[in-house]
Amino acid sequence: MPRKPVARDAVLDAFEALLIEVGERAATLDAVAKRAGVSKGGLLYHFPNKEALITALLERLDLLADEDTELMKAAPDGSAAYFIRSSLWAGTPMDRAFVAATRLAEVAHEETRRRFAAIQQRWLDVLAEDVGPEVAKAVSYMGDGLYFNAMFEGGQDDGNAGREADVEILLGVLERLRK
Amino acid sequence: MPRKPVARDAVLDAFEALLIEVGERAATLDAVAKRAGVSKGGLLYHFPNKEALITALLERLDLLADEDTELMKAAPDGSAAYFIRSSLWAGTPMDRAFVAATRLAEVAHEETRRRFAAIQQRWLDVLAEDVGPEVAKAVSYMGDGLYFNAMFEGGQDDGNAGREADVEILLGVLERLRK
DNA sequence: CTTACTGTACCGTCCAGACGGTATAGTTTC
DNA sequence: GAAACTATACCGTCTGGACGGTACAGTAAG
Repeated sequence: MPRKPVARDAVLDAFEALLIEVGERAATLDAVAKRAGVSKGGLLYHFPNKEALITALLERLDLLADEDTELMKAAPDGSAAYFIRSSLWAGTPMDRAFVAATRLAEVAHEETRRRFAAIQQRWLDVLAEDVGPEVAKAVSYMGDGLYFNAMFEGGQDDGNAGREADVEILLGVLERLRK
Repeated sequence: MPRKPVARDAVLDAFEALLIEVGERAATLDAVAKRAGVSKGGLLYHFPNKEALITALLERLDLLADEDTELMKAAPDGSAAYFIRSSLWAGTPMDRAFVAATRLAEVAHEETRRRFAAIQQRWLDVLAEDVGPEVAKAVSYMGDGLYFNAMFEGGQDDGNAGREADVEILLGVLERLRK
C-alpha cells in the first residue's frame, strides 16, 4: 500500500484553526496550506476547491456533534448541566469545529446554517427530556450565548478564566429551575 | 454652506444592510456604493477607507446602545424582561447595528470586540440591579443566545415567528427565577 | 506502478483605494 | 450685483495586489 494521506487531516485542522483565529476572510487557500505545512498543490490534491474544504469541516462537525449528544444523554447530573458545561470554550475538537463553522455561517453559507439548525434541534430534544420544554429553551439559549462569546474571543484561553465562574453561576440558576 | 451630505447616511445604512444580509465578505465598497445609490468615488469622499466605514458604524452602535440602556433602566416590568424582549430580532436600528457589528467581530476585528465587551458589561450592570448578579448572568447569556440565532437568520423576519414564542417562554422562566 | 505529495507558473476575477474630473452652493471682490 | 473664486459633494475610471483555481512536471515512498 502507498503512504498514508497525512496532509489531509493537517489541512483540515489548519483550516479550522484559521477560521477560529482570524475568521473566514483570512482563511485563504494559501494561508491554510502554509499553516498545514503543505504545498498549495498538495492541498488541492485532497480538496479540489474551497467548498470541498467546507464540506469536510461540516462533516467533521456532524460527527462530533453526534458523539457529543450521546455523552450528553448519558451525563450523570443530567443533560442540561452537561450542556451548559460543554458550551464553555474548552478547546475540545467539538468546540473547535463548532466555532469554526460559526464563521462560515456568518458569511451566509446556507448549508452551514442548515446543519446548525439540525444540531440545535437535536440538543433541544435531549434537554427537554431532562428539564422539560420551557427550561430546555432557556438552557439552549444560555448555551448559545456562551458560544456567541467564545466566538468573539477567537479561541483564546485567557478569556476563559471569568467564563468558568459564569458556568458555575449558570449551573446554580439551573438548580433553582429544577425545583 | 454647500449642499447637505445626504450620501453619508445612505452609505452607512447600505453598509449595515449588506453586513446583515450577506456578511462581511460581500459588503465590498462597490456593493455598498451601489446599494446606497452612490458612486464609489462619492463613498470614498465621505469614508476615506473601509476602516472609516467600520468606525462610523461602531460609533452609531455605541450611541444606540446608550439610548437602549436608558430605556432598559426605565422599563416598567424590569430591565431583565426588557432585555430579553429586546434581544429578539425586531429590525430596530439598535438590532441592525448590533448584528451588523457582529459580522465584523467574526472577522476578528479587535476594536469591534472591545466595543461589544463594553456594551455587554453595561447591560450586565443594569440587569444585576434588577435581578441580582447570578440571574443577571443567566439573562445576559440568554440574550446573547437570541442574538446568536438572529445572526444566523441574516435579518430575515420569517425566522421570527417561532422566536416570539421562545421569548414568552424565557419570560416565564424569568418569572420563576424572580421568586 | 500507484499514491501522495512538492513546486512553480499561470489565468481570470474581484476588490480596496487612488485619482482626475464635475457640479453646485456659498463667499469675496469690485 | 455680477464676476471670480473656493470648498464641498460628489462621479467614473484605472491600477495593483490578492485570491481561487488550473496545469503540469517532478519526486519519494510503499
